[in-house]
Amino acid sequence: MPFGDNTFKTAFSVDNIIFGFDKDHLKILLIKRKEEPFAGQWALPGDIVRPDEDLRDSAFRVLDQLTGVTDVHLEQVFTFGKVDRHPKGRVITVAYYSLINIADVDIRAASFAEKVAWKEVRSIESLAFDHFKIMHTCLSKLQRDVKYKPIGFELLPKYFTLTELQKLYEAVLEADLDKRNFRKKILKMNILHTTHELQSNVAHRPAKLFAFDKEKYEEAKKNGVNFEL
Amino acid sequence: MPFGDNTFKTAFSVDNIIFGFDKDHLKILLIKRKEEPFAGQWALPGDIVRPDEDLRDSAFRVLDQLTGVTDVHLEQVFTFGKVDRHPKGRVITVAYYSLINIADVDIRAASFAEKVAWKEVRSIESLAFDHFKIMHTCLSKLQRDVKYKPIGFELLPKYFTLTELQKLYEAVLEADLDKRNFRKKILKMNILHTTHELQSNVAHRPAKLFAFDKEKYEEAKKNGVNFEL
DNA sequence: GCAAAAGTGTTTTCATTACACCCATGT
DNA sequence: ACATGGGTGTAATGAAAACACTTTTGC
Repeated sequence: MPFGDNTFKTAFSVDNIIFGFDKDHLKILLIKRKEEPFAGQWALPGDIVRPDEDLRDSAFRVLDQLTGVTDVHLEQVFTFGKVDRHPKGRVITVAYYSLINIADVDIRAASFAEKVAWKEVRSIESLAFDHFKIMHTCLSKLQRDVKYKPIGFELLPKYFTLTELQKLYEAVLEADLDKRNFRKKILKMNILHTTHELQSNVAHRPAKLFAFDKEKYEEAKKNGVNFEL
Repeated sequence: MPFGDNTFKTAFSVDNIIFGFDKDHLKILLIKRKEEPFAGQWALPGDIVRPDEDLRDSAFRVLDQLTGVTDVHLEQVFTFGKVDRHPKGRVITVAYYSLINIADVDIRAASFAEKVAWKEVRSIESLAFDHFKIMHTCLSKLQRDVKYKPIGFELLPKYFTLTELQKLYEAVLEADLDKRNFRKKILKMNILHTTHELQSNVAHRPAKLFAFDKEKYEEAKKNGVNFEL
């Protein structure tokens, strides 16, 4: 394929929607831009893809620079390529989402931005560029993915109670779930490992602590897993 | 965002998986390349995205040049961005699939290629570049999408029998379906319009002809449609 | 002892599956 | 009359949904 004159006039970036979960709320990591365009506004973390770097690695790099996290689930969602989506030139961007446990990370602004912060997804009303639309596309994909993949693995601490897991699903799906039916289904999947530890220092009956069991999950996957709740 | 020196060293393309259905077989449109690299090999039709052209429009342009078809469903699938996927330089590509009725189009090689042809998906064993992998990614997406969207609309002629529709689903899903259950489910969705026409000149009891009813479908969609079969 | 969340089964409803014979046409 | 695909209903099974009370702890 002979490349014509125009071949290299388009720039190429990645943008990350980094999901976290905190008690009752689904959050994402945003940066406050320090340069024009959109200086001072909140935006998704992203960067130009380097010519010698695999696309997916660019997304990992952005994530790493911002959170120090490297070993997480990263999911490609959609590529946004309207001519006018970036006011300074033609930039096509690939959106990825990742899932991390907020407690595990120590966020840092790096060179990106004035500030970095976790924001509740439901409270976000606008973002720089077309990032609000990108966020929604990623949220929809997360809501679909959650039905086929065990997202709790990534968003919760190692040990958790069934109620915490239920709250996570409720936050992601924006729906109330029945406690008994939820427990029945999640336990029948046979992907949790029951520690025999209990919560302590809680002003109510202490809950059992569970952990995901990756081996059991891989086993279950062979027979087809379904997380519809 | 100040663009650095390397910003524009990456080229950007689209590749189309154009699905068609012919009696019993799911097919895709392939071109035979006339230039290096991979001259003489079969490949997916694609092209470089022009700097002044929306991403989606590039995919439509490729489709139009090859088939003359403009008004079809086009679905973005995945973006492939390995550094070494193209031997002549860095090219990131976005894969789209589209669904067309083979009988409607008159394929033409355009400037693309030496030849263009419909090939049975199941018979394809290799393609140029990473196109074989791209094809599989698109096929998987089609198999998922088919459960939520009425793909028959696009792949079949305007009037069709229920058996033809069933064969289409069987070809896409690579599965045998029960005739009675299939009919029960598809009719209960209430998205078909029963013409009272019958087949003619067939050496068996003539089948009723149906057509998709877009209005009924839009109506049904509000209450949630499910095409799982 | 009271507030707060944990934990636990049964019944009803609905969707999915499995399954076999008669019908209308062309040759 | 025979070959070919068209067309039809019912029973059994399994999954999903609805629903309320007792238990354990901290204060």
